[in-house]
Formats: sequence, structure tokens, C-alpha cells
Amino acid sequence: MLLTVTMQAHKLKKVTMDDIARVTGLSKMTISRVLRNNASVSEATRKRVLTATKRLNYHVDFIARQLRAKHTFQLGVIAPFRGFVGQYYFGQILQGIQDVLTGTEYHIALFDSLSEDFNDPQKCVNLCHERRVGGWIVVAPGPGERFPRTFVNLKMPIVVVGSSFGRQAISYVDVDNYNGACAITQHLIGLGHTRIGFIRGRGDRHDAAQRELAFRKSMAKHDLPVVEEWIVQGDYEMRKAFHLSLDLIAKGDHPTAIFAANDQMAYGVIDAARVLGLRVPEDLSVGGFDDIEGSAEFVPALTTVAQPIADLGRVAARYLLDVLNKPDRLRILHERLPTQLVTRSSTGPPSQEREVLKGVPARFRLT
Amino acid sequence: MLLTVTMQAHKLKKVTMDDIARVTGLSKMTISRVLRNNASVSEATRKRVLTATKRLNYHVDFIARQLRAKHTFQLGVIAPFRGFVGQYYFGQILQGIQDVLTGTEYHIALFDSLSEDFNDPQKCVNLCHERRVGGWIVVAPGPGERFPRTFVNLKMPIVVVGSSFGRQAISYVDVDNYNGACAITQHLIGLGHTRIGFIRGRGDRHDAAQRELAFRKSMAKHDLPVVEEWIVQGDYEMRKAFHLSLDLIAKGDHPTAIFAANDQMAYGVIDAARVLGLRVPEDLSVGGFDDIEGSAEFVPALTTVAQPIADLGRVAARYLLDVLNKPDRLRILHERLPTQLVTRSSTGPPSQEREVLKGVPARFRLT
DNA sequence: GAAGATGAAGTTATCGATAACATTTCATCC
DNA sequence: GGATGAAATGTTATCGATAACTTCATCTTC
Repeated sequence: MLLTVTMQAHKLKKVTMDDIARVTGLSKMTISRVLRNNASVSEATRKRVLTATKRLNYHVDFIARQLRAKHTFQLGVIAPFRGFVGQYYFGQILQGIQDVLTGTEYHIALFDSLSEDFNDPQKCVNLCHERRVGGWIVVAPGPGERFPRTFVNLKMPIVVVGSSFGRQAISYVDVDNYNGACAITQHLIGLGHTRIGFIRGRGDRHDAAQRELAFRKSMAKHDLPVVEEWIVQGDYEMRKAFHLSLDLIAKGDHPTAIFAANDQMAYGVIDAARVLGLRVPEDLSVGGFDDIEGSAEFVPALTTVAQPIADLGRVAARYLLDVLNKPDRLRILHERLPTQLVTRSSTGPPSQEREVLKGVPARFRLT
Repeated sequence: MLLTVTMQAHKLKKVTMDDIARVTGLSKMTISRVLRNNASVSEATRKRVLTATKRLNYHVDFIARQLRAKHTFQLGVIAPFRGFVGQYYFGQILQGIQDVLTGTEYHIALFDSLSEDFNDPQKCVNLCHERRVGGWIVVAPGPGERFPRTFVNLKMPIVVVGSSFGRQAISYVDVDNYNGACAITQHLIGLGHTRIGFIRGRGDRHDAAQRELAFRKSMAKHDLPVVEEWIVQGDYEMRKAFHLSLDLIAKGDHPTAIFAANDQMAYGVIDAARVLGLRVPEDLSVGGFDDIEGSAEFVPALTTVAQPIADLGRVAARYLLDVLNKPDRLRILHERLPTQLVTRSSTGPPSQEREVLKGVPARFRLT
């Protein structure tokens, strides 16, 4: 339904500083001084100006101010819209960024990293020059994305969140995936598990690789064998992990513990275990990574690795504001925030009895 | 780790039109005409200008252009960061908006509706005046939020997504919650169910109310009794629905079908059924609403109501661009996009046997 | 009481692009 | 060949705020 209303739309005859100047009999500059609150103005005129400002309903025009300041008081946040925005992880980062920006004059401009604007090198350069944001926060870029490097070349302040770029001259903040994954693997080993499976995250992701590496190293450190067919390729989604786990568990000889590279997949594993009649953690311990919303209330409550996701956003935003305030020197930030092992009820010592059976209950066994 | 590199940071000595004009021996205005591609310029000068433009690596300054155009070529998207951004629903809407904006000069500025900027009336007016966005898209405002009205009063182009504002002079796009909920209720009734439970969405949400109303009316239309203790208050989250369902089903006398007001809650219901040993759909049919990612692959595949969520964003963005292009008349948009019933395997005819038993298997029964 | 310091304003130029108007050029037509 | 007008280009003013400089009055200080 589309009503056409006869009505003057949004026609701004904006009140400007000139108007205030005329009304008060002062000069435009004095008005500016009062409003910016930064130079010597007598108390009397200050009052006079503020009164007029209120009476005429004056508001600064940011665009004009920006033209002088030469940037827009915005931070550009670049994230992959498809499959990422709309996830808990992204929401938390955004929240963290906003936390820092609240109370400053800065706001968020949001861009889709999957759009042509970033993947066509020419367009990318244009965008970067034309949209005069103060700095860029790139969220979870894949390893194939080249635009962060372009931005650096153009001398734009930039910080990457949730992907490490090694020792390159690109700033980043990430969580410490490696040590987090070590912690949970060692937790499982400490409980007495020797037969541990691993469900990988998306193949193209840096964090997935880190978590796997940590798993392997931790196993090796304790002289435990890594069974290659118990390491399967997931995609960070619950469904895939569910089906993978059905296969994995249904094999006569299955692990007593599974470390899924994120919580979503851990849910899938538990779901599969339940379908096959295995109890968690008595028959199968399951560990996750992320500690997403709901993992604490999940039944069974999930043992996982908590990431300070919102802090990623906070650190990134603070870094950029800092760079913008002191643009004389460009500091490069390489930071990995510590994670924390959260022990709940989805993991426990392996049941000796089950270990002997080495398989699913007979009624579920594939023949 | 914070390295301090001695390096000149982002110091723009921008190339301007004046530079191009000087180099080519033309006037600034001609340069502008070539670049904006809109007036008569000879092919020769056009080439000359474009060459120089490339050679000097010139890029328009959006801020300056904005100052003349009197707006920022941005659409302001306002959404509740806490608990909403980071959800599938939000991601889809954003994607839809971006779809429309891609190829235009417009970009997205993102604001948190929960921040003081919008809830303090004074700050809200300031923000609205100062950030010169072309128009505002307000995503899923609660019924208590007053700022959409403020924006309308200030004559700002605005459109609300995912909440209806009745016949007020505020534009909105929403899905047709009412008819969608009717469809799935009738589907259950059509299968032969007469004992149907309902799990409500969040109490303060308009869509939750609509879905409940539709459920009640549909039941009444078929002369079926609405059992009040089978209508329980959920919160759109899986966990709550899980626990509510445990209680609901564990009562000796339980419904043969449950309509959960969204898919997340439907998952919770199914989970509870599984824990209590009920088969879905043989012992309990479960219907959802939303058709979120994963509902098709869920086991059992979920019968639900598909919403064209991304279309909400598309319609909203298109409406705003339209208003901005023809600002002479303000059109008011009231649109409810149709939903579609998706029949999958989580619903089926009630089992006669179960109906007689009217309860959970004896071993689970509370005594 | 004169020189200099301080405070409170005003003036001018500028950020970079573009609308509105003005001018020049040149082809076309009776 | 002079009138006509469209095409191609130039000039000026403007968007709104602010930095940098200037002016003027008042206040110190020896």
C-alpha cells in the first residue's frame, strides 16, 4: 500500500551560524567559538548566543565541519555480509566497537567486504579515497582478500579483527586461538582421554588452522596418537558437524572425546550422540570453542573456550581513535587476546566400560 | 604488542579539481562536467581531462560534494545492537538493503537504537539534524521506542522494518505475520489435530502478538478449543522454549501439536520431545515460523513459515531511494509482504494410539 | 602615563565541488 | 550573409564552518 500524501518533504531551510550571528548582532566567528567552547568569550555573549541557538533551533552541520576537518568522523567497518553479519560473532564485535565510540563524535559506516567495491582493485582504491572515513576496521577477512593491503598502501589507518596477518605491517587484533585450543585439548587429556577426535572449522580460515595445529601439538606433547580418520573437515555449522559425527561415531571404533572447533559444531556432535543413544559426557565428552550465547544453558552445559569477542571490537576501535588523535606516528598493533577455558558438564572422564565396548550400543550399530 | 614505526601517517595532500584544471588548461567547471558526465563536453577535452585525472591520481572528495548536495549519500540503519545485531534476521535485512544500494552512490551508516543518542529526546533531535543521512531505516523497534515519531516530526524520510505502526503516518514494511500464522495453524488443523499448543514470542513484540492472534482466530474459526495452559510465554530463544516444553509435555494431558512462534523455539520443543522420548512428528507435530537457515536440514526437517526477510530490507531501501529522488511529494508506505507455508517432516497427522494414551510414555510420566 | 600584555571581539580566506549564469564558438538556414 | 541557436567552455557565487590573522579596548607594570 502506497499512500501519496500532499506534503512538503524534508525541505531543509537550515538555520546556520549566520542566522545566529544576525540575530545576536555578533559575528559568525564568535558563534563558532561559543559552540566549540574553546576560546575566550565573555559570559554575557556566551549566554546570548546559547539562548539564540536554542530559540532558533540551531544545529551544527556536520558536513561543513567535516569539509574543514577533512574527514567524516566515521570508522568504516568492513565485514562479509553473506554468512557473517547475522552471526553472534559479528554482533559482539560491533557491540564492542560501539561501546568505544559512544560518547565520542564517531559513528560507524558499514561496508560489505564481498561487494565489488572491495574486490575490484580499482573500485577499492576509489572507495578508499572518496569515502573519507577516519579509519577502517576489517572484520574476519579471508586469507584471499587483498584489500587490507591496498588500504595500507594508501596509508589509511586500518586494523584487522579476527584474522592474524603474521608479522606484516598490518595491524590486527585476534583471540589467541592456539593457546585456547591447547587448553581444551589438555583438559580432555587431563581427564584421562587418549582417543580424541577433532572437527575442523572452515578450511580457508586462519583460526581453523590454528585450532587444529594446537590440537595436534597438544596430542603430540602427551605422546598420544592422532588418528587421522577422527579428524574431519567441518564448516563451523551445526548441521555438517551433526552428519559428520553420525558417521564418525557409527564406526565401531570411535573416540571417547571430540573437540569441535566451535560451539555450533559441538551442538551438532551432541545432537548426533543423543540420536545414537550415547550419553554426554558419560559415553562421549564433547568440547567446543567460542562460548556463544546459550552454551552455558545448553543441556548438557558445554565445556568450551570463552573468547572475549566484544573486546576485539573494543581494542580495534580504541586503536583507531588513538591513531587518529596522534596522526604523527603510525603505530602497528599486533595483539592476541587471551581466551579462557570454561569447564562445564559436557566433558568428563572416559567411562571404562564404554571404552571396552568401543562402540555404540548394539541396536544402533551399523552392520 | 604495539610497534611504533617512524612513518608519516595518512597525510592527505589531496589532488583537487583545481590541479586538473591547471594541468589541462581548462576551467574547474569543465573538469566537474567531465567527471559527472552530465553536460556537453567535446570528446577531445573529455579525453584530455580523463587522462590528466588518471595521471595525477585524482579522486572526488565526497565531503565537498555532500556539502553542496546537502546530504551524505548515506542511509542510516538503526537497530538494537544488543540481542539483535548478530542474529540471522538482522543479517538478512542488511543484506537486502545492501543489494539495493550496490551500484548506487549510497552507503550504510549504522546506529544502535539502544544508545542514548536515540533514547534521550534532545540527543535524538541533534543526531537527526547533524548527521545528514538521506533517510533512516529503523529495524525492529520495540513498541516503546519513540524516536521514529521524532524523525517523522522532523520531516526526515524514514521507514520502519519489521514492526507495524498501524495506520500512523510512519512508513513501514513488515511480513504478514497474521496470515502466516493462520496458514500454519490451519495446516495443523487440516492434518487432524484438535489439541494444539502455542509458544508465544517475546511479550513486547508486535509480531508475537499478531502470531498469537492468528492462532486463536484460526482455532476459533474451526470451532476448536484453545486451552489456555497450552499457551505459554516464550522469548524467541531455544532454551526457554526447551524448558517450557518439558513442563508442557510432562503434564499428563498434552497437545498433539505445538506451534512455536519462531524456529529457534521450535528447535527447543523438538529437543524437549526427544529428551522425553516422544517422536516427531508421530507423537508430536511441531511447527515454527521464520524458516531460518538450517531449518530445512534440521532433523526432522521443520515445517515452518518462510518470511522474505531480505526483501524487507530491499523494499525499505528502494522506498527511501525513491523518496530521495523525488522529494516533492512524501509517499507513505504501508506494506506487508506475504509469507509462505513450507511443509516438511516435523508435522504429520496425530497418531490415534497416542491420542488415546494422552500422555508421555509411562517411564517418563511424572507421578 | 607610556609601553606592553591580555581579553574579546571582527575580517578574511579556505576546505573542494558545483549550480546558475555568462560567454564564446561555430554550424545552419532562409 | 546576417540571424539563430545549440554546443562548448568560462566566471562567479555558494554550501556552512572554522583557522589564522587583525582590531580594538582594557588592564598591568615600572
